[in-house]
Parts: sequence; C-alpha cells; structure tokens
Amino acid sequence: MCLSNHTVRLPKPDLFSFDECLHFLDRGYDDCLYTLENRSVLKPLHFGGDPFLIRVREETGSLVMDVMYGNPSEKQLQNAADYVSDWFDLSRDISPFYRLLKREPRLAFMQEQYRGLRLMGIPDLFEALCWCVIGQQINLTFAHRLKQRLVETYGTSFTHRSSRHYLFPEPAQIAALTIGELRKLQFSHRKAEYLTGIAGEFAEGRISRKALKRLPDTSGMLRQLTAIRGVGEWTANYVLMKTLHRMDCITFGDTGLQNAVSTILKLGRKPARKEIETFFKLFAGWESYLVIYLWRTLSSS
DNA sequence: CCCCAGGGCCATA
DNA sequence: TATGGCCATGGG
Repeated sequence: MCLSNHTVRLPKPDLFSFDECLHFLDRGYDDCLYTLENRSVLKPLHFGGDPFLIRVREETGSLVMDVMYGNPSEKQLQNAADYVSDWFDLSRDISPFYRLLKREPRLAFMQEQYRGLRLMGIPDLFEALCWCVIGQQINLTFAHRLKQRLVETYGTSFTHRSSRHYLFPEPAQIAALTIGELRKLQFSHRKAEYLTGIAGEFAEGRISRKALKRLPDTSGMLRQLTAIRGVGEWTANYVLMKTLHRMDCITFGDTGLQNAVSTILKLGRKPARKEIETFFKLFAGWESYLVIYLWRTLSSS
C-alpha cells in the first residue's frame, strides 16, 4: 500500500471487478450511508476524531481512495484504508470458490456473469445488526426508508459540495431513545425494542466486534449473537458474513436465498432447510460467497 | 382486498 | 422440538 498525503492506493486482487461491486451498491435502493457518483463511491467515515469524506475509484491495477473533505490524521487515513479493504473484501483470494463453481454445472455461469463480484461488507458491527433488525420481514424499499429516517434523524452529518453526508448513529444515541420516538419513524414496537436493546448492549460494552472476533469458530459466534434479543439465526449469519467475513455462513430462512435456490433447482416451491444444506455441501468453507452469488441472481443484468 | 416481504419472539402442546 | 400467531407497512 502506498500512502501519500490524502490519497491511498490499494492493489486490486485477482478476480476483482469494481463494476460488479458498484452494481451491488447501486442495486435499486437509495442507501443513505454512501453516494455513487461517476463510477466512484463517496463515503463519510470517522474514527474517533472529526468525520471526513473519502471517494473510492478505480484505476488500472488498484483502487484509489481520496480524501474529499476533512483532515484525517495519518492513523485515521490508515483506518480508512483498512475500512475500504474490508468493505470490498480486497484481501481474499477467491480462486478456490471459482474452482468450486466450475464443478457445479448449474452454477458455472456465475463465474462468467458475476466475475469479480466480492462480498461487500458492513465493517461496523452495530450498523450491521441494526440494518438486519430493520430489514427483518419487510420489503427492502421500506427497510431502506426506515434506515434513512433513523440515520437522518439521529446520525451526525456534514455538507460537502451542497450534499449532506450522514454517519450511522452511535450506540449511545440509539440506546437513549424511547420506543415512542422510534414509533414516530414508523418502526414497529418490536423493532424499536430490539434496536434500543442492541444499542444498550453496545453502549455498556457487552458486545463488540473485537470480543466477537476472539471466539474460535463460527458456531461460538452464532451462539453469542443469537443470545441477543432480536437476533435470530438469519441475522447472526448475515452479520458474521458481512462484518466478520466468516466464510461458512448460510442465511437459513432467508426469502431471497430460498427463491434463488428454488429457481436454480427448478423446484417450483420453497426449498426445505435440508435441501439447502445439501445444495451447499460442495461449497464447504465458501458458503458465504455462494449466498452472495445466489443473491446476485435476484437482481438482473 | 389479497399475499408476501433478505425474521424473530412467544405461547402452546 | 415443532408449530402458529403476531408484528406494521408497502409493493405487486
């Protein structure tokens, strides 16, 4: 990695497509936590100090991260570079996954059509858990609207070139909210309880990404996460793949996953859990990537 | 008006 | 351990 003043170059790994990653970021929903602009992404970040804005774009052989606003320290710039690497899963060699795809005739098309798609992460654990709770059992359009209301009402923000950029609220801010305040934003009573509860766990230090990461295996992490009220099997698996980059996660119960598997197996019905397990057998150690690629089949082109 | 949406909790048996 | 009701709202 080459650090200059306010620009960082991150080498692109093999089997990396910035266009496929942008396709994911732009898959039809307005997301309030980043902005797409001419084949680049604007993303506000903060690591303790004042927030700043980065832009991620592509050059031959590398991703380029420029600071567009704010004045991050060298350390914060390094944090931002790590964030981007995490976000785009840059440090992973996915060639073993592609070899498995070639061995499954019904999926071989993926390594052509989606070539270079990465597991786009949600590096912040609190944000990831909140996003899961918000999205539980409602359509994604409405889920994005709820997230936007939460972020625009309680997140800090700054203006750059007449656009407002929002940071996800801190746990302490959400923990202090009443159920009624979230109900006003059209959260259900139950979701409001889950959100403030999860925020409280973070604020009081009972959950952290660091502590979770110390656990030896995925099943231990799943147990710890599902002990939190509002976090079931789906949410725990989603968070482990998107935030901790665990590679052996299957979001059982996921409607999108079930639809994708049903289509590929030509079932004409919802697959049973056992059928999903069987289908994933060949991909041991790469289940999370298969989930991502199956979700990819749900958005056209 | 109907069904379902990138679930999870809780009561019941 | 398994099943069903419930949540709240929007899109098709």
